[in-house]
Amino acid sequence: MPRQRHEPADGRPEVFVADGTRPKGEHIRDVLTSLVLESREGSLLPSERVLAEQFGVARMTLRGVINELESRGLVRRVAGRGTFVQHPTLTHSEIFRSFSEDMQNRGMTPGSRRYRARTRPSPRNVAARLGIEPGEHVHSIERVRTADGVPMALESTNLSAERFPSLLAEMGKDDSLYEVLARVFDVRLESAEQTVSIARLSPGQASRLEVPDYDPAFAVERVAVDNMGKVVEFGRSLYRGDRYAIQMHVSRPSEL
Amino acid sequence: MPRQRHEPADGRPEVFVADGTRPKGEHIRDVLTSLVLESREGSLLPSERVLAEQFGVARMTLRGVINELESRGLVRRVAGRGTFVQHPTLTHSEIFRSFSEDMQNRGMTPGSRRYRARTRPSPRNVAARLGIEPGEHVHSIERVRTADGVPMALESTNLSAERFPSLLAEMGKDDSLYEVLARVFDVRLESAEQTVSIARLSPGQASRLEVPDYDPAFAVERVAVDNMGKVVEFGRSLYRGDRYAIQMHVSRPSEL
DNA sequence: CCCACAAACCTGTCTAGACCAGTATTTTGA
DNA sequence: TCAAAATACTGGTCTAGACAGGTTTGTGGG
Repeated sequence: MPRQRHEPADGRPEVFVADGTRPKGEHIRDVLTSLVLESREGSLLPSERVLAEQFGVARMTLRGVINELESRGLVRRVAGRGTFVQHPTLTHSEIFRSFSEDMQNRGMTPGSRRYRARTRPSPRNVAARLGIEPGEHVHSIERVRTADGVPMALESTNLSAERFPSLLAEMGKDDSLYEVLARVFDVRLESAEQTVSIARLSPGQASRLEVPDYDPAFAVERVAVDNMGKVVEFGRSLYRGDRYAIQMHVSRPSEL
Repeated sequence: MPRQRHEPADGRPEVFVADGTRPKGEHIRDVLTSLVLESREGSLLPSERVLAEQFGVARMTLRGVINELESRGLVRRVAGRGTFVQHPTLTHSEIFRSFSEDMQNRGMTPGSRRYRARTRPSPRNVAARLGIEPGEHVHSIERVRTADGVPMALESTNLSAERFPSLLAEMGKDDSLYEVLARVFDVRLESAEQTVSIARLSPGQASRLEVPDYDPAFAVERVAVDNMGKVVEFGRSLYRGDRYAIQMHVSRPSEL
């Protein structure tokens, strides 16, 4: 007897309708991401063959999507058994404290000077990170972050202008970007991938931070993602190397 | 009619001979990884179609391998142009994975140079971090960590000699410290507190890392704790600023 | 009752094509 | 001469199958 633990797959209702103008994989990725996020931890996904048939694509196409979900840690595959929903281990994450919190922890008063905010066609590298077309407009916000009035960091961040048309109008000088995103656009960031490297400050950067030219600084690149797995923000920041340290708590995820 | 699966069916030279018992993809991955690591930064790989023919596999099979290389940051694809070798700035993405595993994951060969291990009375600051009495003996291990023979980091670490008496005898030159702790002493690290700052390398440090004097580097201080809440290790490491980056995944990023 | 085995599932790997959209070069035409 | 168009690449996506090998689960036989 067959195992039959999923839908009988009768006269196919075709619940999943492809857009037709986008790659099928992208559409499937969105639908499957939602499905996975709404499922209970450890629950079993329909088999690849069943999903492929429901979406009306070849199995290899569907596997490409599942590969992506797997690499994002949303599902776990077991050969011979199936594909299981896995809720990302939040304890695995390291906390990179925000600038404000960090400064307050040091007993300093955090502040911000709005250096420049504008909407412009996205450079190629920004577009690539945001997953939009090069030349599509983005909001660019550049700020100088201060502690007790002393400049500590240069921050620049980019968001799709198409997705957040009124962002700059909604944002006051000292408003929290993430707060505006949540209140106005109902976008809640779920995670971010940050890469920290060491850069030397160009004369222009150094003068804004009031340090000697070519001093080393922490260069932080951040790609922030919402709960649908969509990239919301791409930012680059420079933190003074002489005054800043990164503290992180690292915990080991419980194994399997 | 059924399709013959594996045979080339002609007199092709077959320069790349697969093992026959392993998946082809694995073999190709190894060969391509070596090829990429030996190539200059920015050099162009043969096209997917050419590589597939050389390896005697379908293009989709080869693409699977390139996907993997791309996700490991070894190559960069540009539609319409080709696939380029990329020497990644190494990322210490998983602290508990240790240097050895981290490098192996990137297809590089980890090693150690100028290994120095000794047992000595603990200096005051080390004792304070480890939570033991000053003067109580500690094992001190200092290593120059290499990836494919290139020095990447200076590592020094301290552990209680009382708690881990046979540690130095158990550790080979290239062994992972954490692996030995787990295997021999059944100690599993659960979390760590790390502080990362920027330091300039003294001439002695710089020469061991083979970089110019006073180059900036990541200075990482780490206090690692086991699942009983006991401090296990206090270490200080210096990572080359030009070749190393710290990558972290942050959940629910806070405001900037 | 229990164990061996085979059927029926599952994912893993692979094939040999197809068409598309970018990019660079070469050819053509004003 | 010089710009536009054709061409010859590149990777991006997708198909409709195939076989391999792991994991249940039902079925018989001892």
